[in-house]
Amino acid sequence: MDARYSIKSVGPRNNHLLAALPEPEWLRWHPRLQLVDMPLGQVLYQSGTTMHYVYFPTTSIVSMLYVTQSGASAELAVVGNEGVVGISLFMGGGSTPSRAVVQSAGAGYRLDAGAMKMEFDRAGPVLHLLLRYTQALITQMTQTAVCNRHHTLDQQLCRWLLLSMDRLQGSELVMTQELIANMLGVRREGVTEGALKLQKLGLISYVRGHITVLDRKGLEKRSCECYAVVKKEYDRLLPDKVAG
Amino acid sequence: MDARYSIKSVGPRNNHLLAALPEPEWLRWHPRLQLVDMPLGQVLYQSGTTMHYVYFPTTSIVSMLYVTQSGASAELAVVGNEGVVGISLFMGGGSTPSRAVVQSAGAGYRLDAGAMKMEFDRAGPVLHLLLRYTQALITQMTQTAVCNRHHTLDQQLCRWLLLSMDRLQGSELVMTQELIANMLGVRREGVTEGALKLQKLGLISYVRGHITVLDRKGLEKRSCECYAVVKKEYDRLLPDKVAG
DNA sequence: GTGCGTCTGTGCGATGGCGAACTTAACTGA
DNA sequence: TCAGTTAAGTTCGCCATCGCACAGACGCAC
Repeated sequence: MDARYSIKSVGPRNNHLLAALPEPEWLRWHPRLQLVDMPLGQVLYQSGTTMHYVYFPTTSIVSMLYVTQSGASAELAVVGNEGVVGISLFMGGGSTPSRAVVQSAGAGYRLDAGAMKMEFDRAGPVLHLLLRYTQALITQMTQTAVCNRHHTLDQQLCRWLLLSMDRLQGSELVMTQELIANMLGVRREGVTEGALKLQKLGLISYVRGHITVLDRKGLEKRSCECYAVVKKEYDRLLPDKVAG
Repeated sequence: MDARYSIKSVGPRNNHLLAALPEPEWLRWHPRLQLVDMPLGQVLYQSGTTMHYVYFPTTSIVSMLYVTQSGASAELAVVGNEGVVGISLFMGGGSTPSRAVVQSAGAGYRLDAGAMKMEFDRAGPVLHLLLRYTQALITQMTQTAVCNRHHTLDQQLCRWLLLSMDRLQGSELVMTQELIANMLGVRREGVTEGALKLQKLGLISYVRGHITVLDRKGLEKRSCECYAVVKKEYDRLLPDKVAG
């Protein structure tokens, strides 16, 4: 199977949250969901600005990034077809001090802020689904904090690759070492070294911005516990058939 | 004024969330709130276990901690009289991979899980208040991740002191360097060095587990931006008169 | 007031990651 | 096909923090 997907080849229900909507909600939402192309580097929202949409990625991956005053960056969480970008819209803040950037080009669906709020405020299954998702996201964020504190660059690289692979189809990721370094908040050279080790171990192959994971199990073994903790929490809070 | 408070000397509405409850909610909640003593080191909930209460600290401070497989620890967030411990109860998970430990002895009020869920599911002002609080908490957690990645131990120590002071009455904190090191996930010696610098600068005085902040502004200046970002977000999302 | 446990301060060598400068390799387009 | 650009790999000195070992210093208990 071809690992690339055209923008038309997947529907909204390739996003797990949208797929988990009960029938009545789905029928209401469907006409309001807009298919959007999400090119690499697109900024879905900026730190501190009011959001006008929430985004449900299908074939894209989005990074929540914080950029320090000195220009350094750090990824807080990564969102793919398992989730939604823009939780502060329904959490009540309307903005956050971080930004959301498309990290892997692809497609997604968006819903305008008004509709999102209205649906959330119905206080039915949508609310509970989104809050469970938010709790999973919180776990990813806190585990990022732990990882930043205690684990080596090598371990973090494995964690990052695994989290990203989980959010994509196929086993290839289009991503330069420079970009990965930005996400992890480390030097590009550090990523080069880490990636080389992984290549020599036969776990990945890396050619000019194209990473292919060759040995997933091996990556999991080299990764710190953070990946497993996050994965377990997503699986617990958002089982495949959320809406039963 | 004496900086110490007896367990009786403050009421539930010393907790900002409880204070922000509209009258009808307050009248319903009041009889169900239990005053509890929260001694240093008490574990309010363990990683992965089901919670039976949410806690509203009044004179105590609680740390959300993650402990790695190797025994290292990292603070994810600190909760005092501005917030509530146990958000996963209403977020839907019922547990988290972290633990909550009393970091500064004092008092608080607790509400049992059933009541909490019922009140939350009324989907009125309580829900929106708690979700706004949760978003502020998320900012604290993500800023912890950023801080762990990019800022020096000295800066982190300042941030930590400021966050803790904001959640207590008075300017004294009862806390050994060993404990602070556990919170920050660093060596005790590192905290010793940092604390010495701050003492020599006249910003704090540190005597065997008793820290007194002498120059708050000075601490803020030495701290990284993380403190200000978090503070601003709490103030934005939870203004003094939340319930109008 | 003496003794012991706790808390704080100090001094190593080891190390993971940083910053900067540079080389090599691969793709791209005129 | 060659020049230009982008991605990846290499090297080196530096420094914050680590891990460990140990030395005072304070204070409570008996």
